[in-house]
Amino acid sequence: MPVEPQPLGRRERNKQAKLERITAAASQLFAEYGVDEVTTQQIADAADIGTGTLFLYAKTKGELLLLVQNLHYAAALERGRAAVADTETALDGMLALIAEVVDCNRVQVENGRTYLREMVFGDPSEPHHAEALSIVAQTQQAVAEILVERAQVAAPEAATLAGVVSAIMFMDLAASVNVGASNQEILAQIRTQLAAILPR
Amino acid sequence: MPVEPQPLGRRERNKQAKLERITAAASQLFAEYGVDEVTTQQIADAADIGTGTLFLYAKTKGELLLLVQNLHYAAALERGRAAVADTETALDGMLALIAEVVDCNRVQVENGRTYLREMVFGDPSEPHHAEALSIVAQTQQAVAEILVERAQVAAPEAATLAGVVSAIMFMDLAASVNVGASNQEILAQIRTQLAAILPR
DNA sequence: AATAAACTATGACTAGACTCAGTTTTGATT
DNA sequence: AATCAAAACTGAGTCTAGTCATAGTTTATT
Repeated sequence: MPVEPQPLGRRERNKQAKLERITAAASQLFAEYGVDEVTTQQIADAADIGTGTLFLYAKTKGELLLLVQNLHYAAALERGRAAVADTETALDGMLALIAEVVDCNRVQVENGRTYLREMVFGDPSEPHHAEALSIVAQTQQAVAEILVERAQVAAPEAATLAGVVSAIMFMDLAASVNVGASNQEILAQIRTQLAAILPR
Repeated sequence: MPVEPQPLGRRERNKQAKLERITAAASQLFAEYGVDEVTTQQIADAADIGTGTLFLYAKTKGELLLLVQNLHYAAALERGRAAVADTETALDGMLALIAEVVDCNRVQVENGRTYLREMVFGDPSEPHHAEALSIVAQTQQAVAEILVERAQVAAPEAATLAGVVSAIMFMDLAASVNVGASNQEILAQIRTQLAAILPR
């Protein structure tokens, strides 16, 4: 029984390579033209695979967007966590974290909104969707920690408030009235709302 | 210049009648089978109009759902406003109001979620969508009044908090984890979140 | 009443997401 | 190396929301 020096067979390596080609193709096309202006056929062509094959790797076009955006979102969360350290208050800490998420979400506004839509209304049993929910949970966890450490909030209430913060962020990013707003303006809205709910 | 006893010409009356047939057909079919299981063709057939005609009265299938659900939502808001009078505290008042909205939204869970989705992500320049946003604004207004009158919150902060309450309600109703929950359970979640943000 | 202008209705058609029956590739077994 | 079962791939085909060129109807004008 030889221990495999290369534990992945040709089959597994091929699959991995294909997923990477798909991710690269979708990422580039979505960024350049916007989700709605790109067809799944174009993505399949760019990734050099058959039409049907695409859907073996992502069950829907929405899942494809989740796949692509999750990578950016996870990186933004990491940056956000680091940025918290440079702040003093609970409010400033949360805003430092949130600013990274907002910037990430709004690199391309319509893609960001579609990402949020898929997150809430997509099929949570799909893998890329589950991954997205996990990143959201981590974001809420980070918010809760700030509340516990800097605003003397008890852990259970902090978790509840973190959910509220999440809802606020979602609505401000998703609302169509805000499509034309600047990231600055959206952050200001969020700040006002957070200031109103923070225990005094 | 005779004052018209019947200010509507034949054309206007025909349009009105058609809109009513469409509303009735869509309402019945959506309620019985759920939005996703009904095709626009079926609605057109049931309303006895051509395929293309349907889209003169509602630009998308989503608009059609907004048209139908707005009627129910407006009625629920009215009942909710009345129910507030039977309560004492700000929290109970808001919950009495919200309970009606939750019940209305969850008569058919998937239709309710799709309604919320269209509200946030649909085209706000469409008439039925604008109507929906107006009802949301009225709901927030009612919440703000409760906060001003029963929790001694200043008007501007009350408006901000009403927006937060709206976001909380939206997320709890839309979240896929809550699809299987009872209305009771969802109301309990909302209560916990409201209690956490209410000024103490 | 005749003509014109404006509005309304229609269904064959298009576009694009997604499916599925059949084919090819892979790796295990003899 | 020949055989086979399982896994992965494929693109022609399906389904349905939404469009658009054409046709029909109503109202205003002469």
